[in-house]
Amino acid sequence: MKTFEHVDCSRCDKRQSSIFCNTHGEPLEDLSDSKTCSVYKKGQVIFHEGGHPFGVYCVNKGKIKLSIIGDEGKEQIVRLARDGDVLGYRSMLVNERYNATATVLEDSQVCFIPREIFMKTLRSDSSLSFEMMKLLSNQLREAEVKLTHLAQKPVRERLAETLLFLKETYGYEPDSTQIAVQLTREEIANLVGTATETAIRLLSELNKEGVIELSGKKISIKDVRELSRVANLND
Amino acid sequence: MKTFEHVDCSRCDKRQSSIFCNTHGEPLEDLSDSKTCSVYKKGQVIFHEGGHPFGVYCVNKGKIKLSIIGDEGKEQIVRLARDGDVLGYRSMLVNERYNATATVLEDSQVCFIPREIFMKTLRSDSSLSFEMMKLLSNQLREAEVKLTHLAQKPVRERLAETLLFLKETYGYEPDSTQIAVQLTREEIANLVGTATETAIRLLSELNKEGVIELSGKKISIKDVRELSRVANLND
DNA sequence: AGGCAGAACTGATAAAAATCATAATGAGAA
DNA sequence: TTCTCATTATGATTTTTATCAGTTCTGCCT
Repeated sequence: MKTFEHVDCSRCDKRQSSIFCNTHGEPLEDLSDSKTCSVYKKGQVIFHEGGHPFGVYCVNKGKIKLSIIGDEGKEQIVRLARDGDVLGYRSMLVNERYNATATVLEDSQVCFIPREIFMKTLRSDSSLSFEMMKLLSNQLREAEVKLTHLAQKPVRERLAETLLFLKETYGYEPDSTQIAVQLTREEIANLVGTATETAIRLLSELNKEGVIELSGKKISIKDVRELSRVANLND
Repeated sequence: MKTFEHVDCSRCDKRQSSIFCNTHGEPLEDLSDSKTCSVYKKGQVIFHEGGHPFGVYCVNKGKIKLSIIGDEGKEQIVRLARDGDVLGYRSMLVNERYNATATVLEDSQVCFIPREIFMKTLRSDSSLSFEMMKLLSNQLREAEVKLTHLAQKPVRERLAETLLFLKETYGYEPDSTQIAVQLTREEIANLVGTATETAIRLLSELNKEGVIELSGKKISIKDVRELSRVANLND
C-alpha cells in the first residue's frame, strides 16, 4: 500500500457526484489537508469485517467489493463501490466494528479521512449530514429491493439482473459492450446469491442464446433488451 | 381512521428510545403542535408503495409491517415497526415515492408529522439528523445481514431466526412465552422468504419437536435455546 | 517451454423447496 | 345457528438448485 500524490479535494472531479458535492471552503480544506491518499493493489483489503473503524475511505479511482462472510464461511457481496464512493462511514457513525470487508477488485486509489476530521465536518457542515442521509436512504432502498428479489426471483433472473447492475455500475470498456470489471465466476455467484456451478451454467446458457458473450472473465452484453427481459424487471 | 387524543411529545415515554431522544425545547414543541394523532384499525394501510410522502409517521402504540410487492405480486415483508418507531422518513429524505407499504397488524395509534415541520426540525436540530443517520445505518446493516442469510441459509434456519426476531421485536404476552403478535402463516412466510406451505410445514415440525407450541395464530417458544440452535446463529 | 494450481466447465445425482391438489378447520356474516 | 370463505394443514409430485465428481482450460512461475 503505497501513498500516491495527494489529491486536492477541491480539484477532485468526482466530488460533484459524491456526498461532498455541497461541501466547500474551510470544511473542505480541512478534509483535504488531513487526508492521506493510498494505492491498493488488486486483492488487497482496505478494511476487515470485525475491525475497528478509524475513519472513512473515499474512492478516488477504483473498483471495490464489500462483502459479508456468512455462517458457513461463504462470501456474500453486498455492495460494489466505484469512483467517488465513500466506504466505512456506517460503522463509524454508529461506532461499531465493520460488518463487511472491503476488497479491491483492481488497482485503486483511495483517500483516507480520519475519524475526528470527518465527524467534525459532519457537525459543522449540515449539507454533508443531509447527503449522508440521502446516501444511506438510497442504499437501504436498494438493499430492500435486493432482498425481495433474492426471496422471490429464480437464479436465472437474478443473474441477468446482476449483469445489468454491473453494467450500470462500471459501464462498458471503451468502444465495446464488455462490462468494465473482471470478476471470477465465484464472485458473480456471491453477488447473485447462488452456487458457483449454477452461475457458470447459467452464464454459458445465456452465452449460447447469444444474449451475452463470454471471453475469459470479460463479459459483453450482446442484447441488452433481451437481457432485461430475462431479468424480468417490472418494478 | 379516527383522530385520538393529542399526545404531547414531551410527555411521550416512547421518545427516549426514538430518534427524537435528544430533541428538546422549541423544536420539540413545534413538532408536537403541528402533528396529528390517528387510530388505525387492523389491516388498514398507513401509506402505499408508489404513493407520495407528505410527512413522517411516528408509532405511538402499535404493530406495523412494511412490505414490498415483488414482480409476481408476492408480498415481501422488509421491516416491522413497534412503539416509538418512525416510518416513511426515507422516501421523504430523498423526495421519492414510497417504495414500501405500511400495514397495521393490530389496532394502532400513529402520529403524523407534516413534511415541512419535520424537515425544518431536521435543519435546526443537528442531534436529530445524527439520530437519523444512526437509525439508517442500523437498518442498512440489518438489511445486509438479512440479505446474506436469505442467500445462504436454508428455510428452516431462517424460520427459526424469524421467530426469535419476532420475540425480540414484540416480546412475549404477559405471563407467557407466547410471542406478542398475530401473523398469518402467509405473513410469516413472506417474512422468512419462502412459500406459505413450506412455512406451515416447518412450523408444525418445530411444534412436533417441542421447540415451539402452536395454538391458532399464537406461537409460544418452549425452548429458546434449542430454537437458537436451529437458527444456527454464529455471527 | 513445461509444469502446476486455481479457475472454469460439464455431467450425474441428491437435496431442498415450490407447486399442485385436496381435505380439515375456523372465523365472521347473514 | 348455519353457511361461506379464507386460512391452515397434509400428501404427492415437480421443479429448481446445490452438491459431488471429474475434466479441461488458463495464467503464472521458475
